[in-house]
Amino acid sequence: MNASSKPERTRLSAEDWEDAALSLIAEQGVNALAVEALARQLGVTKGSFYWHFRTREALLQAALERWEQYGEREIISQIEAIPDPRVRLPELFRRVAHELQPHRVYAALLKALDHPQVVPVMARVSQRRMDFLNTAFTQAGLPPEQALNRSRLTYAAYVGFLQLNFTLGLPRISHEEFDHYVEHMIATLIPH
Amino acid sequence: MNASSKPERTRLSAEDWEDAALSLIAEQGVNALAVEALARQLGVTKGSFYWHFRTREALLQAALERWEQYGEREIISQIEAIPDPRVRLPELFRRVAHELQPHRVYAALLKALDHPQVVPVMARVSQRRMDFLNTAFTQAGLPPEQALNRSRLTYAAYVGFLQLNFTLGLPRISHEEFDHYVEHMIATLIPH
DNA sequence: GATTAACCATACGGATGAGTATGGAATGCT
DNA sequence: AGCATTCCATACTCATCCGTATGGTTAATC
Repeated sequence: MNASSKPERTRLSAEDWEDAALSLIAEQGVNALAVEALARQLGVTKGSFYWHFRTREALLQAALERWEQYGEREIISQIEAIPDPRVRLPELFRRVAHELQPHRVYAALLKALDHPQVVPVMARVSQRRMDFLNTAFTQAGLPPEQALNRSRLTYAAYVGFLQLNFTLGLPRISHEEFDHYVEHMIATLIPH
Repeated sequence: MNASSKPERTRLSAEDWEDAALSLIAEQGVNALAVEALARQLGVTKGSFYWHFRTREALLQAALERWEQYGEREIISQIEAIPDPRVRLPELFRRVAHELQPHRVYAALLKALDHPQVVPVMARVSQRRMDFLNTAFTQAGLPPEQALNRSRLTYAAYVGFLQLNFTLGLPRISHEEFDHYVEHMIATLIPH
């Protein structure tokens, strides 16, 4: 087990630093993003970092933009193909529920909403996802205002569950219970 | 406009420091809780602080416990008196929705869930509130498992909305729209 | 009104982490 | 091979913030 997950002794690029930053953010939050700590984790020193980036702020910015772009071509683009919204929505719920790994960064950024650099990124990402929900609910037959409120409610439930169960570890729930919870969400939030 | 909200030049007590700490947490988060900054805001120096508290950690602990105890005798104890759960639940929703001021600390602590001192407090508070919801949903006629899941869903929606609208400022919503959203929540989440 | 205890100011030490300066090692190009 | 460019190490400076030491000031008490 080496210091990093990539034990190759090759030289580093800016993208390597961005990826390392994102994984560190996912594990320990934005506050823990220190250049010396990152350097140790990558097996180098600060001298390397300040060649690739002008400042710590620049790294965070680059990492956030990288994450935002990567998030674009994720679940949504695959799910968008399903024509029937009453099939698409439950499928979305179940997929999201069982792929909690990519949501670790989102959960970490949720705890860094006091940081000025994080806010606009999270605002864009969240808005896009809520727009996606909104069109789905509208296509499912909900009138415009109800669809808007339902998408807000749904996304709030997602965000809240992330915070409660993911970060706080509450409620202590089993896999089976979790599946039942997801089905309960589907039954409650999706019109039938 | 003085440095603090209390321009009296009287001497300080430990409780004054705890209150100041809580208001600073509400405004700038737990990370911003620095003793020198607090001292400046109170118009004194560190010398005062370290007479009342052994360490910064101790202040945070005391402030958190103070907040937790204060939260006990809040909305819940007043709402608990309403016997009919189908009246109690909507009333709870509306009350909580229009008293967002006391929730600022909760929203700030939600962003500090990586802090070891914050986690147990938030776990206790959140668990108590979910228990309250659970008994209400049970009394409203939901079978045990559904009531449990519904209370989880409801509380997650609350937490998520706090993060999205309160901290992130998304969606940009008017008072009227907000009222409609609350009514939509009531109609969707409370059995009828 | 003098003494004691409660409260606060000033001045330090030490740790941490961002950013700079500069020289050295590795790699690509010719 | 020789050279320039890219990448990294070492050794600093500087600012911030926690905590300590110590002496001074205010308020209570007899």
